[in-house]
Amino acid sequence: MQNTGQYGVSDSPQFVVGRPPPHIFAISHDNMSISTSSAGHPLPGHHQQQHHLPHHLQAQHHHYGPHPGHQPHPSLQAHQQIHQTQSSHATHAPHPQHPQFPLAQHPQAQQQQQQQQQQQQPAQAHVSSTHQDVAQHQQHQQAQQQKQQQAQQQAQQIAQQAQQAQQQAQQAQQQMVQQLGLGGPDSPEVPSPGVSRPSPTNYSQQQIVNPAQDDDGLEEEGRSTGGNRWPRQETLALIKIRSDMDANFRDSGLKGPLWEDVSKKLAELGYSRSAKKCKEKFENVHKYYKKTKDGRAGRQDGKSYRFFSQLEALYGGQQTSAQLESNAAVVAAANLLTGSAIPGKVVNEDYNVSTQRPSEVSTGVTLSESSEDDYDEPGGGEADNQEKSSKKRKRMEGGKSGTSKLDFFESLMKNLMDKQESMQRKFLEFMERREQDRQVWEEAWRRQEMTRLAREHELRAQEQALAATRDAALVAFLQKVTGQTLQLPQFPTRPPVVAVPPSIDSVVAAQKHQPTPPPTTSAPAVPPTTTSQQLVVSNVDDHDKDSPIDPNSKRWPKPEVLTLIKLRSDMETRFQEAGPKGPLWEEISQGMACLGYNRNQKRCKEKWENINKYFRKTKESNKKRPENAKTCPYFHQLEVLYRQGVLGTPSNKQAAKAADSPARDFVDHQAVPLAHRTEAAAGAKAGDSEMLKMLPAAAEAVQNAASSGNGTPSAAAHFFSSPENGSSAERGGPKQGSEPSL
DNA sequence: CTCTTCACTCTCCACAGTCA
DNA sequence: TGACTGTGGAGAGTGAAGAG
Repeated sequence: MQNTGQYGVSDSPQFVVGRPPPHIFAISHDNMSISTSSAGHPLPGHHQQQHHLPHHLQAQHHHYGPHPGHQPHPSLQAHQQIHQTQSSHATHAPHPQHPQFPLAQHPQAQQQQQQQQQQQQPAQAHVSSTHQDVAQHQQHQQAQQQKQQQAQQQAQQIAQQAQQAQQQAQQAQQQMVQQLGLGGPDSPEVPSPGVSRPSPTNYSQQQIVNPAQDDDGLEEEGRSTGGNRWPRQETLALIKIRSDMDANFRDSGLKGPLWEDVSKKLAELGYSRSAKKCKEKFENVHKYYKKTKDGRAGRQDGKSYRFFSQLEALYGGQQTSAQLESNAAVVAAANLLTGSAIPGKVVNEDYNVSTQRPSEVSTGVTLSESSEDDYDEPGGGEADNQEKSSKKRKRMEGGKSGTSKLDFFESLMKNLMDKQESMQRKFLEFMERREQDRQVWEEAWRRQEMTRLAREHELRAQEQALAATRDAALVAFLQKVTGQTLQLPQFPTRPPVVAVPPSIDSVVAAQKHQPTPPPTTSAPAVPPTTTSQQLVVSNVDDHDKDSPIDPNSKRWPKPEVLTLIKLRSDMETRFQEAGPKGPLWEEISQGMACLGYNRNQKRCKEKWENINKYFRKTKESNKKRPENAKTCPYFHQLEVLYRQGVLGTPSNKQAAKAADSPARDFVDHQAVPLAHRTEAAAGAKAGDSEMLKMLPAAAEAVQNAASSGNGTPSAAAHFFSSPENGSSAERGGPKQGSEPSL
């Protein structure tokens, strides 16, 4: 194809002016043929030049076509037949997997086309010719240019093909609308206009930005070679979208569909990323944010992380004015990306299509003669360009046979421009409306969010009150049973002890039986290992350090797991007895609740099974666990318990065997409490060891109190003093059998 | 060289299904 | 009913590689 005197109209959704998009409908003056050019086109010239580009730039060109995985919108499929005809004479072969670029055609345009086809029957065959045919035909026409009749035919053909070009331009615009999310909810995988949207700041960057276009393709192939990087704008858009949906993410258990939404919204902004990628990217960004915030990254303050303010706004809770400002910047960026710039504003030519005015499109059209050279310029070489230019000039001169043709053509183009202009205007109006809708929606969301925050605050206050009551009750209980007066350490603010406030029942029960819970201040401080109160507080500190504020976290904090292990192992004998286990787990659940952990019996059971399962699995696979392993901190505890024979169910025996430790005769684990637990603690991390030290003591204190018969039938006391409880506890005394020594 | 990002693995949780 | 297994999602940790 000779790209001469192009009156190019982009058929790609990108309508970028500064540099013509790869798909240009080139209408040459001399041969009156219409063709599409593409940077990725396998024409020698293009190919050569393309090879001068860095590989990622070349990759980008390939993406100007439809996305490989794209399925045309249903509404478009109906028109594919017509387009097939168009694409058949396009010089640029579409993507191999998409021989038919799914462009919609307006019914009116179809009608016009049909009429023209009826009138221009002779030209019809020419229209359906292949590119080579076209080239040959062009030569033939050049040879016989003086023949008036053929010239007439050619003119008519031009008219027809210009019409087609116009239709295609319209289709492109429709497609663009779709790509920006206006095409209906069921347009899933938007054809990637180069996966990522060009940076609004500079179109020339568009040439180099988007290394990520092959994302979907590469994704399944494993690690890419670095071409999947997220441009800043894209990351900002992701953060913005994710932030907007934060409430949903917090409320929803399953995140998958939400990430699908994020992906779709990103696609509306022109970025094509899978849900998985969005999730992964956000997780990574979040991780890095946390890292920088904790000062683990190189920079001391962590504040210089470029997305810090956005993430701080999301996670920090409080937005400083600067953060608001930057958020506004994000919003502005997103607005720009959605093409919602102020209508009528002449947007920088470097910017993308959505804000581009028709005149600019026409600029692109009229300037396309030179712009293609510009487009090829990156590695094109001067010689090539000069040669081309001279060829173009020659052809132009040869084509000057009739100014009437030019006039005719110009009028055609004028028509085209007018239509484009009106369409563009409509499009801008549509975008404007959409932006207004969005703003209204955002405002509503903001209000909703404020309400939610207020409600949360209220709940927190309630929770704190409850916790305080419970603490007081516990303290009073412990004071009563130990006969000592406890001095609780003062904590400036009460951290969220557990994900959910303790069950009202337990608190009420505690209150009922502990009518006088005044915290005394005169008594000597009790050693830190003697109260469950401190145990819980300690847990909180530990947990808090690990996971800052996550009231919805489903994860079991380390101390909670250890508590469960303690409670469950205490009841081992009862679990060995025949009978339903439900009540036992219920008791464990109650015991957990007493210590501030709100887990129902099902969760307790499940967790117990899981940790044992994983413990056995690890043991069986003979994996070496580092002593200071950060994960599975309960391993040491479990191992010790198995070694001591405290845990002895059939499966546990397997585990004990796997643990390669001789099973000892089972004695109530209270008989070996402190020594073994200290042993366990020795193997555990420092934090755990403290925890382990505190745990049995606290539990024992409660148990002792319960068994002392001091009339303390709180939930905790009830649990621990249960006559069937095989885990009777007495301080310092060995146990015989599993009978409680009440 | 440091910072940042990507992508992978590991661990944990929760649910469903099967079997005794 | 309880024990066990399989599976998928979520989140954390981490090494490698890109970017500056």
